[in-house]
Amino acid sequence: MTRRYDPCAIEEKWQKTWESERLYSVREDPERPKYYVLEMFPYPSGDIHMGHVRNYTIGDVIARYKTMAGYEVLHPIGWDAFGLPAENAAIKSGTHPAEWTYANIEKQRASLKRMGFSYDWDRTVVTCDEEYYRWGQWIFLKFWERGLVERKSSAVNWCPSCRTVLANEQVLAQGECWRCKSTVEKRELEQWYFKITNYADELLDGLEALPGWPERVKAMQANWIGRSEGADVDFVLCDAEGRPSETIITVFTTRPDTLYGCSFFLLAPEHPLVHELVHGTSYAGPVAEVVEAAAKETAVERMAGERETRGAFTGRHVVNPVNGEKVPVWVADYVLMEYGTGAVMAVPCGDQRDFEFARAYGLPIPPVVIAEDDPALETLREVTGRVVEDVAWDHAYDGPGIMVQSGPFTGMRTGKGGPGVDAVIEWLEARGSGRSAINYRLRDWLISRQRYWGNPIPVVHCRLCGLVPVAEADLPVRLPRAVDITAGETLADHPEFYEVPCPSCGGSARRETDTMDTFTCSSWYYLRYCDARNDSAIWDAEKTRYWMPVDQYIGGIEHAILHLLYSRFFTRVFRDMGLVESAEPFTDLLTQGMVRKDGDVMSKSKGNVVAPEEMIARFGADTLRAYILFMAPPDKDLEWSFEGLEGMYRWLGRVWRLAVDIAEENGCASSSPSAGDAASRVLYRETHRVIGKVTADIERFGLNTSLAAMMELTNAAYDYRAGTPAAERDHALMREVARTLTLLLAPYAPHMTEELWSGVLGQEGSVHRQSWPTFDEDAARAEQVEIAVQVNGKVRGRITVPAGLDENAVIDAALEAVASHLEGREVVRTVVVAGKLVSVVAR
RNA sequence: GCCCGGGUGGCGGAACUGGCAGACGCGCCGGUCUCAAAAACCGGUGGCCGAAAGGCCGUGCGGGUUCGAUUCCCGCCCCGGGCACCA
Repeated sequence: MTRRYDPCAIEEKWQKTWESERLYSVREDPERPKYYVLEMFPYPSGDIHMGHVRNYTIGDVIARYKTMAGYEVLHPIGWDAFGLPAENAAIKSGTHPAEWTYANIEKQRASLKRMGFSYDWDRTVVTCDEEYYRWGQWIFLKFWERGLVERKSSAVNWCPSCRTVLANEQVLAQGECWRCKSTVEKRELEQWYFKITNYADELLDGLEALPGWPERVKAMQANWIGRSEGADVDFVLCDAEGRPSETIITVFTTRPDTLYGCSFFLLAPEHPLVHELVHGTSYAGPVAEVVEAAAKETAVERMAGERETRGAFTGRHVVNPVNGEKVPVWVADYVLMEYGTGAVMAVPCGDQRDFEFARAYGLPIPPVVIAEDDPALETLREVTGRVVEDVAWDHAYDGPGIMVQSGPFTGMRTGKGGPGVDAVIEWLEARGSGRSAINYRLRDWLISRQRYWGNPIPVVHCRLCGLVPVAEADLPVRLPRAVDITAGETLADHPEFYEVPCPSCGGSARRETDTMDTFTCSSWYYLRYCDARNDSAIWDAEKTRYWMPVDQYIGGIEHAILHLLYSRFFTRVFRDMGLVESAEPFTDLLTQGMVRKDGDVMSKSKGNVVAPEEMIARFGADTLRAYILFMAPPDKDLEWSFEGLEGMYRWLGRVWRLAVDIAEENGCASSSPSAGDAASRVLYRETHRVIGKVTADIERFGLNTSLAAMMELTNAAYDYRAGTPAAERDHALMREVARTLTLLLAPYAPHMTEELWSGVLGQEGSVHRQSWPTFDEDAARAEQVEIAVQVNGKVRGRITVPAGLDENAVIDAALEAVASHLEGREVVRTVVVAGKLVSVVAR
């Protein structure tokens, strides 16, 4: 037993012991409550970095704590192993993506073990393993059966650098590819989709059932789904002579109550009717200019803020269903084909964009909703027909107000979601020219990728039978190894892969050569952990019933709308299939902050990376673990500090020496007159106060403050030892302090505490199999309390009184303590906060 | 423009539902031990005034509620993030 804390001498020894004893293997135990703690699994691009260390340490502390607190804890790990980085790395180094991927997995596995994480390694999943991805294909087939798979042609995001399409969620705000940051292009392509929009409502409403998720993540998801409620309104198109035709153009609007203010009508430049409307007319030229200019514009330019809107008249009109008025149809480049119907009713008095367009092209701006304090209201209040064609305003008004010039609705109170909205919808519905409707910003999830290193889509294209899914019995469609991606090959270059007989008619057919988005692999891995080695089913529903949902999920905020939304979608589909019970996969979510250095996120390109392995080599995994938890609350960014790491090493050394000293002194015969003296009572109380504080702090993720509390206990023990001669110390108490501190610290510094437990303190079994210390509230209660005394809001004195002293006695003592401040004044009032302070109001 | 965070000593950060602002750590200063250093241990450390006792100021800014506000309310400023011609 050395007096010096030497992590190198103990950490790897215990890691081997834990592994050979399978200390962290778990099984369903219906007798005990379960707890499922999960950290987002890593992508195997190189070795683990500080972000992983932080993520996994947080999870490991929770897992170990919950185990000690009596739960059966599922704490698994795996790898998100398909994807582009492997291909890019393979091209660069001339290897195969599989080789690169598996080599990195081994490297990371060793590093995770070196950190001492308590994973159940028997449940590991690797998404590029055939035994895993075959179930991903199975999911595809099940989604197909449920009508959740669609192949359609549409304008999609194309990354020229990654040479593949991307989902909307994978395009950043600036129109950049989420992986390589190249500018994304729009292309019209036929692709595979998962119909996540079928679940748009559920996914939005379900957020309310997630109180354990950060507001910010829920807000981002709600924003992304973007539900808006309103109405679809049918406008009848007039022919070139101005007579109503058979063609109806429907628009979506959130403000049907402003229909009377519609003075023109807009089509997106990409709208399929545009060409037909102007073909062969004098309007064709100017309209074509607008259409072509819009087509040339990139997403970046489109989003670049201040731009001039362009538009052109088509020469045609539509009929406004509420008043039969004919309004001109224009093409305008601020109308998006992707949202709503690609056609918009323009109400310039109520919409700023329409307002600006009207001013630019000299179109009328009749007012239909007026604020109650607007003087114009007086003259228009009773007018049902239109007498004012233009407003004197300098901007549109979209606030609440009174409807004017609005036929039978004139005089009605209205606004967004106001009574006027419902009244107009009702009116439209009664006449069959409109109906209430909901629109979403969320698009279906584009899942096909024109890349090799992914899960093959299990479908065959047959000229006769069309799209034919591969039979379940024929799964998996194996990803062939012999594809030379360094030569730019994909599956489409390998006839031996794609030339297959049609599963339906047996004729010659072509296998789909696209692979699935990696996010399809990560959308269900947490379910597979529940039954990772099952080779006859995706999982046994009994097992997911026991473990699911994940009680605590921990990972980066960058997945707020990608992985976290997709997983919620998958889980809801599985629920509908009867494969799981809960509709939500993750009960509580913690989004951990980033690890920074010199103000920037650690990254290779910034050159400010601190490698975990180097820190482990110098200070040990326990120091690194405790340090990274101590420096900031888990959800906040953390600024790396080498001095801070050294400080943590010093404290662990202090705890170590304390335990060693106590163990050595234990043999000394205690003269024991001290038992029960003031100093021991203080230390005993402090021990219990800290047990309570650490427990409460872990429960609310205050991992930094829980360590601070343990430091306070350490300091108290040193104070006691400094103030009490060895012969007079209460050795039983000292031993209790050492034992308690070891148990409390076990989740944070698992190796050191294991060594202290059995090696130094001579206890039986693994410290990680012990029960969490019980907090005795009575034991923590102080005998004497210090009370602050305020006079008119300022602290003017302090008194120390026995806890629980009668209130009047406390006031007397308090008044005496601040007597000098009360001279010549009259005490008007006293407020007592039990055990904390007395506030005296004097005049 | 809309929606989320955040602003506290030299630094990282504490302060539970309105109750002693600055726990804990880093850094810095001083001391003990030592030939010396390191390590370790002990003490100090928000600012200003003061020899001290003590006083005044202090949680981005300005108001308000309250015996009492880092915490609640109103109005701003700054920083970070998300969304954005979404009809």
